[in-house]
Amino acid sequence: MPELPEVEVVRRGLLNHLPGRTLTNLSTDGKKMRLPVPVKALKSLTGSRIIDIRRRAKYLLIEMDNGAVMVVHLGMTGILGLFPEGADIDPHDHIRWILDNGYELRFNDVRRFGSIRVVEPDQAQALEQTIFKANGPEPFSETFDGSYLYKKARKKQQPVKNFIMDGRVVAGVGNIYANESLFSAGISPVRKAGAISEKRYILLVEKIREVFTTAIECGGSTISDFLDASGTKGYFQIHFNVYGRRDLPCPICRTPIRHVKLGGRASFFCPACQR
DNA sequence: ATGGCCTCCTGTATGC
DNA sequence: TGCATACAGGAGGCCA
Repeated sequence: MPELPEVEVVRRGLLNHLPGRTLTNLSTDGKKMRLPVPVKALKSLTGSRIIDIRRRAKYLLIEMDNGAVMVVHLGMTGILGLFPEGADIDPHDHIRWILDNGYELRFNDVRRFGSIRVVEPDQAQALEQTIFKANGPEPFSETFDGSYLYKKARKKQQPVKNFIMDGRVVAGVGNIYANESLFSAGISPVRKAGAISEKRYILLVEKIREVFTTAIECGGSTISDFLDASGTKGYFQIHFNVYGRRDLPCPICRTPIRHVKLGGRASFFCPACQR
């Protein structure tokens, strides 16, 4: 489900409620997720207080007052949501943190492609060298610019869409926003990454940032099940120009939107506007 | 080294 | 209605 904008929307929602809260109890359902759920380490955090929530790529970093960090990935269908303590439990609520204010934080994930890790205090300063060692720059950082992308793309034969969805190249660009930003930049997703000019990569960087910014303002995109921390749907999907619009007219030139598979992922583009 | 394919899992939509 | 198949916001492992 979530790409960078959705994860950022969840982060901002949680920021309104979690910092200052103490974890008073923990409950897990024993289901295996993408990584084994570190129940013991999670339990050891009860009694600790949440001080901040950050984001790196599509990961949420929940920072505790003892220096530990919970690193959460929502996978395809993960939801971090706040509920009144004792609210009805969904079969896919895998982890519940009871808070000191009558609420609980729940990690719900139908497909269980999500994950959670606990980084102990002595390792918390080294995340960039450990968990995020292979991750590319944040799309809003200064190191991510047209010249960076252009240099990184030299000799690359793969389609540019696969290239920008590679987390080692840039963090946070998933299938929806790869499609949408390539449309906005007028670049065909099937073009080889190594065959695109620096000038066009400069434009693409602008468009990725623009699309992300608007999507965050819209509360993310809800295709079927994305909800923010308070259970609210996003509405960026009404602004989709190409994603999921196979055979529908291009919003610019009315040419039917083409649909192809790239790297096993649904890809949509206007054959007239995108070259 | 590069790039493409498969897998993890469940729910839903589509087709025969 | 029933069943089989395809597909879905991710990402890491494997293989040629």
